[in-house]
Amino acid sequence: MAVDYDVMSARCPSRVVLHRIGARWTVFVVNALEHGPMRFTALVDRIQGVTPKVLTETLRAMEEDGLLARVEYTEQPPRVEYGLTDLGQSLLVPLRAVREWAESHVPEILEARERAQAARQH
Amino acid sequence: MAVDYDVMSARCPSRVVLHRIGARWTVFVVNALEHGPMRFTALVDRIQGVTPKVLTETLRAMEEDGLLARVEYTEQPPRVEYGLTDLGQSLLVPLRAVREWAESHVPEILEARERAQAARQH
DNA sequence: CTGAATCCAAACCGATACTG
DNA sequence: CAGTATCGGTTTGGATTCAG
Repeated sequence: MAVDYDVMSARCPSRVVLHRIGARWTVFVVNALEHGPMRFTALVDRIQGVTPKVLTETLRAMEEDGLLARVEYTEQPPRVEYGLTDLGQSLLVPLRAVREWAESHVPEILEARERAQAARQH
Repeated sequence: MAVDYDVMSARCPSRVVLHRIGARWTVFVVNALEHGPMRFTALVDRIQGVTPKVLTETLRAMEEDGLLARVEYTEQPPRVEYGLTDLGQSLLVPLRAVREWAESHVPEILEARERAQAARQH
C-alpha cells in the first residue's frame, strides 16, 4: 500500500481533508450519529452548545464531502434525517477513539494545566 | 469503567480538551514527533506551511496541557528539543489513525465534492 | 420542524520584520 | 538557532429573528 498523500505537504489534498475533519463540530456530529440517523432537532439537543446556524453549516460541509446523507421524508409533518454514509462510518472509527481519549484523559490534562499555572506564579 | 465525562455536555471539561486537540496544528505536531524529539526549526520544516509564530503558540499550549516536553540543552550553540510525553504518546495513537484516514480517503472525498459541485450546476 | 438571514464579536491565522 | 513583536485580514461562532 503506497502512501500517495502526505499531510505534512502544504499543498497536498489530504491537508484540506484533515482540516475539514478538524473543523470545530465535525467530531461531535460523527460521534452523535454513531448509533444511526438523527433528526436536525435531535442533533441540536444532543450536541449541547451548538447553534442551528453552525450545525447547518457543518452538516452541509459534511454532506458535500460524502460523509453523511440527508434524507427527506415527505410526510405530514415533514421530517429530515441525517445519517453517516459508509465513508462517514469509516471515519467514525478514528474519531470515536479521539473522543474516548479526550473523555478519559481529562484529569491528567487538568492537572498539567494546574502545574503550569503554579509554575507561572514564580 | 464508568464514563465520568461526556463531550456532548456543553460545560464538560472534556469539551475543552477536545477543542485543544482539534486546534489547527496539534494533530500535525503530534504526528511529526512520532519518531522522537525534534528541534524547533526541524518542526517548521517538516510541517510545511506553519509559521514560527503559530507553531510557537501550538507548542506552548501543548506543553501546558502536558502533551509535550521542552528540553533546553545548554550547549554552544544553544539547542531546544520538543518531544512527546507519555500522555502525548497515548494521544499519538488515535491521532495517527486520523491522519492515516485523511491520507487514505482523499480520492473518495474529492469525488464526493465533484459530484456535489456537478449537482449544483442544475 | 428545519432551517435561512442578519449582524456582531472574537478567534484565528499568515506575513513580515526583528532580537538575543 | 529559537523564537518575539506587530499588524491586519479572514474565518468562525454566537445571538437573534424570521419563514416555509
